[in-house]
Amino acid sequence: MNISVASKAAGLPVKTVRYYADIGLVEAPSRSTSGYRTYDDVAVSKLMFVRRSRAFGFSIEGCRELLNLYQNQDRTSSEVKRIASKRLEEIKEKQRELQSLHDELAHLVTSCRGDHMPDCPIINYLG
Amino acid sequence: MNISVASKAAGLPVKTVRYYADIGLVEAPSRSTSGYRTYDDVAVSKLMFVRRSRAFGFSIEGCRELLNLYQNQDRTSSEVKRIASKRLEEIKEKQRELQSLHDELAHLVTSCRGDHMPDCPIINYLG
DNA sequence: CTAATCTCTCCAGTAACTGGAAGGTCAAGG
DNA sequence: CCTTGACCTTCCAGTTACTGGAGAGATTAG
Repeated sequence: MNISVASKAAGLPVKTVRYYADIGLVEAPSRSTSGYRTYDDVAVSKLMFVRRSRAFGFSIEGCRELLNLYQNQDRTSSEVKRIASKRLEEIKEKQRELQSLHDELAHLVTSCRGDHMPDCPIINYLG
Repeated sequence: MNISVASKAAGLPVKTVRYYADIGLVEAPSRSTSGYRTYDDVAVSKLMFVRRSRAFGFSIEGCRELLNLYQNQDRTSSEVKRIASKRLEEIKEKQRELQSLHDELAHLVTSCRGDHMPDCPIINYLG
Protein backbone atom coordinates (compact mmCIF):
# COMPACT_ATOMS: atom_id res chain seq x y z
CA MET A 1 0.00 0.00 0.00
CA ASN A 2 1.28 3.47 -0.87
CA ILE A 3 1.15 6.25 1.66
CA SER A 4 -2.07 7.87 0.48
CA VAL A 5 -3.99 4.61 0.76
CA ALA A 6 -2.53 3.91 4.17
CA SER A 7 -3.22 7.42 5.39
CA LYS A 8 -6.84 7.18 4.29
CA ALA A 9 -7.18 3.82 5.99
CA ALA A 10 -5.67 5.22 9.17
CA GLY A 11 -7.65 8.43 9.00
CA LEU A 12 -4.58 10.66 9.09
CA PRO A 13 -3.13 13.17 6.62
CA VAL A 14 -0.24 11.93 4.49
CA LYS A 15 2.05 14.55 6.00
CA THR A 16 1.24 13.35 9.47
CA VAL A 17 1.95 9.75 8.58
CA ARG A 18 5.40 10.72 7.33
CA TYR A 19 5.92 12.89 10.38
CA TYR A 20 5.15 10.07 12.81
CA ALA A 21 7.87 7.97 11.25
CA ASP A 22 10.29 10.91 11.12
CA ILE A 23 10.05 11.39 14.87
CA GLY A 24 10.26 7.68 15.48
CA LEU A 25 6.76 7.35 16.89
CA VAL A 26 6.10 4.51 14.48
CA GLU A 27 8.58 2.38 12.60
CA ALA A 28 9.95 3.72 9.34
CA PRO A 29 8.12 1.81 6.59
CA SER A 30 9.93 -0.19 3.97
CA ARG A 31 10.45 1.37 0.55
CA SER A 32 9.70 0.33 -3.00
CA THR A 33 12.53 0.30 -5.56
CA SER A 34 11.59 3.86 -6.50
CA GLY A 35 11.71 4.95 -2.87
CA TYR A 36 7.98 5.03 -2.17
CA ARG A 37 6.95 4.14 1.36
CA THR A 38 5.08 0.86 1.55
CA TYR A 39 2.61 0.05 4.32
CA ASP A 40 0.91 -3.09 5.50
CA ASP A 41 -2.13 -3.64 7.71
CA VAL A 42 -0.07 -3.81 10.87
CA ALA A 43 1.47 -0.41 10.16
CA VAL A 44 -1.99 0.99 9.48
CA SER A 45 -3.30 -0.37 12.78
CA LYS A 46 -0.54 1.36 14.63
CA LEU A 47 -1.27 4.63 12.89
CA MET A 48 -4.91 4.24 13.75
CA PHE A 49 -3.97 3.52 17.34
CA VAL A 50 -2.03 6.76 17.45
CA ARG A 51 -4.90 8.70 15.90
CA ARG A 52 -7.33 7.45 18.52
CA SER A 53 -4.87 8.15 21.31
CA ARG A 54 -4.29 11.65 20.00
CA ALA A 55 -8.06 12.15 19.88
CA PHE A 56 -8.07 11.59 23.64
CA GLY A 57 -5.56 14.38 23.90
CA PHE A 58 -2.54 12.23 24.66
CA SER A 59 0.69 13.96 23.72
CA ILE A 60 3.05 12.33 21.25
CA GLU A 61 5.10 11.10 24.20
CA GLY A 62 1.97 9.71 25.79
CA CYS A 63 1.14 7.97 22.53
CA ARG A 64 4.63 6.55 22.48
CA GLU A 65 4.11 5.01 25.90
CA LEU A 66 0.70 3.67 24.98
CA LEU A 67 1.94 2.30 21.70
CA ASN A 68 4.73 0.48 23.50
CA LEU A 69 2.19 -1.12 25.79
CA TYR A 70 -0.05 -1.93 22.83
CA GLN A 71 2.80 -3.79 21.16
CA ASN A 72 4.03 -5.41 24.33
CA GLN A 73 2.30 -8.68 25.18
CA ASP A 74 3.86 -8.59 28.65
CA ARG A 75 2.17 -5.35 29.62
CA THR A 76 -0.08 -5.17 32.62
CA SER A 77 -3.42 -3.42 32.48
CA SER A 78 -2.38 -1.45 35.55
CA GLU A 79 0.30 0.32 33.53
CA VAL A 80 -2.24 1.28 30.92
CA LYS A 81 -4.73 2.34 33.55
CA ARG A 82 -2.16 4.55 35.25
CA ILE A 83 -1.42 6.45 32.04
CA ALA A 84 -5.08 6.80 31.15
CA SER A 85 -5.92 7.96 34.67
CA LYS A 86 -3.25 10.61 34.49
CA ARG A 87 -4.74 11.91 31.27
CA LEU A 88 -8.18 11.82 32.84
CA GLU A 89 -6.94 13.97 35.69
CA GLU A 90 -5.51 16.45 33.21
CA ILE A 91 -8.87 16.59 31.48
CA LYS A 92 -10.64 17.21 34.76
CA GLU A 93 -8.20 19.95 35.66
CA LYS A 94 -8.76 21.59 32.30
CA GLN A 95 -12.50 21.32 32.84
CA ARG A 96 -12.24 23.11 36.16
CA GLU A 97 -10.17 25.87 34.56
CA LEU A 98 -12.62 26.26 31.72
CA GLN A 99 -15.56 26.28 34.09
CA SER A 100 -14.28 29.22 36.08
CA LEU A 101 -13.27 30.99 32.90
CA HIS A 102 -16.72 30.40 31.54
CA ASP A 103 -18.49 31.61 34.65
CA GLU A 104 -16.44 34.74 34.92
CA LEU A 105 -16.67 35.67 31.27
CA ALA A 106 -20.35 34.78 31.03
CA HIS A 107 -21.01 37.07 33.97
CA LEU A 108 -19.17 39.95 32.29
CA VAL A 109 -20.88 39.41 28.95
CA THR A 110 -24.27 39.35 30.63
CA SER A 111 -23.60 42.55 32.50
CA CYS A 112 -22.50 44.38 29.35
CA ARG A 113 -25.39 46.17 27.69
CA GLY A 114 -23.76 45.96 24.27
CA ASP A 115 -24.98 49.33 23.06
CA HIS A 116 -23.38 52.27 21.27
CA MET A 117 -21.86 53.74 24.44
CA PRO A 118 -18.18 53.29 25.31
CA ASP A 119 -18.76 52.31 28.93
CA CYS A 120 -18.27 48.57 29.28
CA PRO A 121 -17.93 46.30 32.32
CA ILE A 122 -15.77 43.90 30.33
CA ILE A 123 -13.21 46.58 29.52
CA ASN A 124 -13.44 47.89 33.06
CA TYR A 125 -12.67 44.46 34.42
CA LEU A 126 -9.71 43.92 32.12
CA GLY A 127 -8.23 47.41 32.53
CA MET B 1 10.87 52.11 35.78
CA ASN B 2 13.15 49.41 34.41
CA ILE B 3 11.75 46.30 32.80
CA SER B 4 11.96 44.01 35.84
CA VAL B 5 9.98 46.44 37.99
CA ALA B 6 7.39 46.92 35.28
CA SER B 7 7.12 43.21 34.62
CA LYS B 8 6.53 42.52 38.31
CA ALA B 9 3.93 45.27 38.46
CA ALA B 10 2.20 43.85 35.42
CA GLY B 11 2.51 40.25 36.59
CA LEU B 12 4.34 39.09 33.49
CA PRO B 13 7.80 37.60 32.88
CA VAL B 14 10.44 40.02 31.61
CA LYS B 15 10.83 37.99 28.45
CA THR B 16 7.13 38.25 27.74
CA VAL B 17 7.12 42.01 28.23
CA ARG B 18 9.87 42.36 25.66
CA TYR B 19 8.10 39.94 23.36
CA TYR B 20 4.84 41.91 23.43
CA ALA B 21 6.68 45.00 22.24
CA ASP B 22 8.63 43.02 19.63
CA ILE B 23 5.44 41.81 17.98
CA GLY B 24 3.88 45.25 18.25
CA LEU B 25 1.14 44.24 20.65
CA VAL B 26 2.12 47.12 22.93
CA GLU B 27 4.11 50.24 22.04
CA ALA B 28 7.89 49.96 22.12
CA PRO B 29 8.97 51.65 25.35
CA SER B 30 11.39 54.59 25.40
CA ARG B 31 15.02 53.88 26.25
CA SER B 32 17.49 55.27 28.76
CA THR B 33 20.82 56.64 27.50
CA SER B 34 22.34 53.21 28.06
CA GLY B 35 19.60 51.54 26.07
CA TYR B 36 17.49 50.20 28.96
CA ARG B 37 13.75 50.07 28.36
CA THR B 38 11.84 52.57 30.51
CA TYR B 39 8.20 52.06 31.51
CA ASP B 40 5.55 54.28 33.01
CA ASP B 41 2.26 53.47 34.71
CA VAL B 42 0.29 53.69 31.50
CA ALA B 43 2.52 51.11 29.85
CA VAL B 44 2.15 48.86 32.89
CA SER B 45 -1.65 49.15 32.75
CA LYS B 46 -1.63 48.03 29.16
CA LEU B 47 0.57 45.05 29.98
CA MET B 48 -1.76 44.17 32.82
CA PHE B 49 -4.71 44.46 30.46
CA VAL B 50 -3.05 42.01 28.11
CA ARG B 51 -2.26 39.61 30.94
CA ARG B 52 -5.90 39.54 32.06
CA SER B 53 -7.12 39.14 28.49
CA ARG B 54 -4.70 36.28 27.94
CA ALA B 55 -5.95 34.70 31.16
CA PHE B 56 -9.38 34.52 29.53
CA GLY B 57 -7.75 32.65 26.70
CA PHE B 58 -7.86 35.43 24.14
CA SER B 59 -5.25 34.98 21.43
CA ILE B 60 -2.65 37.65 20.87
CA GLU B 61 -4.75 38.90 17.97
CA GLY B 62 -7.80 38.95 20.20
CA CYS B 63 -5.81 40.92 22.76
CA ARG B 64 -4.79 43.33 20.04
CA GLU B 65 -8.43 44.00 19.21
CA LEU B 66 -9.41 44.38 22.83
CA LEU B 67 -6.47 46.64 23.57
CA ASN B 68 -7.47 48.85 20.66
CA LEU B 69 -10.95 49.16 22.10
CA TYR B 70 -9.52 49.77 25.58
CA GLN B 71 -7.50 52.68 24.23
CA ASN B 72 -10.25 54.01 22.01
CA GLN B 73 -12.67 56.37 23.73
CA ASP B 74 -15.02 56.13 20.75
CA ARG B 75 -15.53 52.40 21.14
CA THR B 76 -18.99 50.98 21.66
CA SER B 77 -19.67 48.36 24.29
CA SER B 78 -21.35 46.27 21.59
CA GLU B 79 -17.98 45.81 19.86
CA VAL B 80 -16.45 44.61 23.10
CA LYS B 81 -19.39 42.37 23.83
CA ARG B 82 -19.20 40.80 20.40
CA ILE B 83 -15.56 39.83 20.88
CA ALA B 84 -16.13 38.54 24.40
CA SER B 85 -19.17 36.54 23.27
CA LYS B 86 -17.17 34.94 20.53
CA ARG B 87 -14.58 33.85 23.06
CA LEU B 88 -17.33 32.59 25.34
CA GLU B 89 -18.66 30.43 22.54
CA GLU B 90 -15.21 29.01 21.97
CA ILE B 91 -14.99 28.17 25.65
CA LYS B 92 -18.36 26.44 25.56
CA GLU B 93 -17.34 24.46 22.51
CA LYS B 94 -14.15 23.37 24.24
CA GLN B 95 -16.18 22.38 27.28
CA ARG B 96 -18.41 20.17 25.20
CA GLU B 97 -15.36 18.53 23.63
CA LEU B 98 -13.76 17.95 26.99
CA GLN B 99 -16.97 16.60 28.43
CA SER B 100 -17.29 13.85 25.84
CA LEU B 101 -13.59 13.11 26.10
CA HIS B 102 -13.98 12.87 29.85
CA ASP B 103 -17.00 10.63 29.72
CA GLU B 104 -15.48 8.25 27.24
CA LEU B 105 -12.12 8.01 28.95
CA ALA B 106 -13.65 7.77 32.43
CA HIS B 107 -15.75 4.88 31.20
CA LEU B 108 -12.70 3.07 29.87
CA VAL B 109 -10.66 3.71 33.00
CA THR B 110 -13.47 2.42 35.18
CA SER B 111 -13.85 -0.72 33.15
CA CYS B 112 -10.12 -1.50 33.32
CA ARG B 113 -9.31 -3.72 36.24
CA GLY B 114 -5.76 -2.40 36.49
CA ASP B 115 -4.18 -5.67 37.46
CA HIS B 116 -1.10 -7.59 36.36
CA MET B 117 -2.79 -9.09 33.34
CA PRO B 118 -2.22 -7.77 29.79
CA ASP B 119 -5.87 -7.72 28.82
CA CYS B 120 -7.12 -4.17 28.92
CA PRO B 121 -10.30 -2.52 27.62
CA ILE B 122 -8.44 0.75 27.11
CA ILE B 123 -5.92 -0.82 24.78
CA ASN B 124 -8.68 -2.79 23.11
CA TYR B 125 -10.58 0.38 22.43
CA LEU B 126 -7.58 2.21 21.03
CA GLY B 127 -6.26 -0.64 18.92
C1' DC C 1 3.29 10.65 -25.57
C1' DT C 2 1.48 13.51 -22.50
C1' DA C 3 -1.04 15.15 -18.69
C1' DA C 4 -2.49 14.26 -14.26
C1' DT C 5 -1.63 12.38 -10.07
C1' DC C 6 1.51 10.42 -6.72
C1' DT C 7 5.55 10.52 -4.27
C1' DC C 8 9.96 12.11 -2.58
C1' DT C 9 13.03 15.50 0.27
C1' DC C 10 13.90 19.65 2.43
C1' DC C 11 12.84 24.10 4.22
C1' DA C 12 9.88 27.30 6.50
C1' DG C 13 6.04 28.74 9.23
C1' DT C 14 2.47 28.34 12.88
C1' DA C 15 1.38 30.27 18.57
C1' DA C 16 3.24 32.25 22.22
C1' DC C 17 6.54 32.21 24.41
C1' DT C 18 11.10 30.36 26.96
C1' DG C 19 16.04 29.40 27.61
C1' DG C 20 20.59 30.53 26.99
C1' DA C 21 24.88 32.70 25.28
C1' DA C 22 27.74 36.70 24.93
C1' DG C 23 28.35 41.04 26.35
C1' DG C 24 27.26 46.01 28.26
C1' DT C 25 25.62 48.77 32.77
C1' DC C 26 24.91 50.02 37.39
C1' DA C 27 25.04 50.25 42.53
C1' DA C 28 27.16 48.75 46.73
C1' DG C 29 30.98 47.13 49.54
C1' DG C 30 35.87 46.91 50.65
C1' DC D 1 39.27 52.55 42.56
C1' DC D 2 38.01 47.97 41.87
C1' DT D 3 35.30 44.18 41.97
C1' DT D 4 31.20 41.57 42.44
C1' DG D 5 26.63 40.65 41.52
C1' DA D 6 22.39 41.89 39.78
C1' DC D 7 20.51 44.01 35.90
C1' DC D 8 20.07 44.94 31.15
C1' DT D 9 20.85 44.28 25.98
C1' DT D 10 20.54 41.47 21.44
C1' DC D 11 20.20 37.37 18.92
C1' DC D 12 19.47 32.57 18.14
C1' DA D 13 17.43 28.23 19.08
C1' DG D 14 13.93 25.23 20.96
C1' DT D 15 9.22 24.03 22.30
C1' DT D 16 4.36 21.11 20.20
C1' DA D 17 2.49 18.79 16.54
C1' DC D 18 2.02 19.41 12.67
C1' DT D 19 1.13 21.99 7.83
C1' DG D 20 2.30 24.25 3.42
C1' DG D 21 5.00 24.67 -0.44
C1' DA D 22 8.92 24.24 -3.75
C1' DG D 23 11.29 21.44 -6.91
C1' DA D 24 11.94 17.13 -8.79
C1' DG D 25 11.25 12.11 -9.82
C1' DA D 26 7.64 8.01 -10.56
C1' DT D 27 3.49 6.09 -12.13
C1' DT D 28 -0.75 5.65 -14.44
C1' DA D 29 -4.71 6.71 -17.64
C1' DG D 30 -6.05 7.92 -21.98
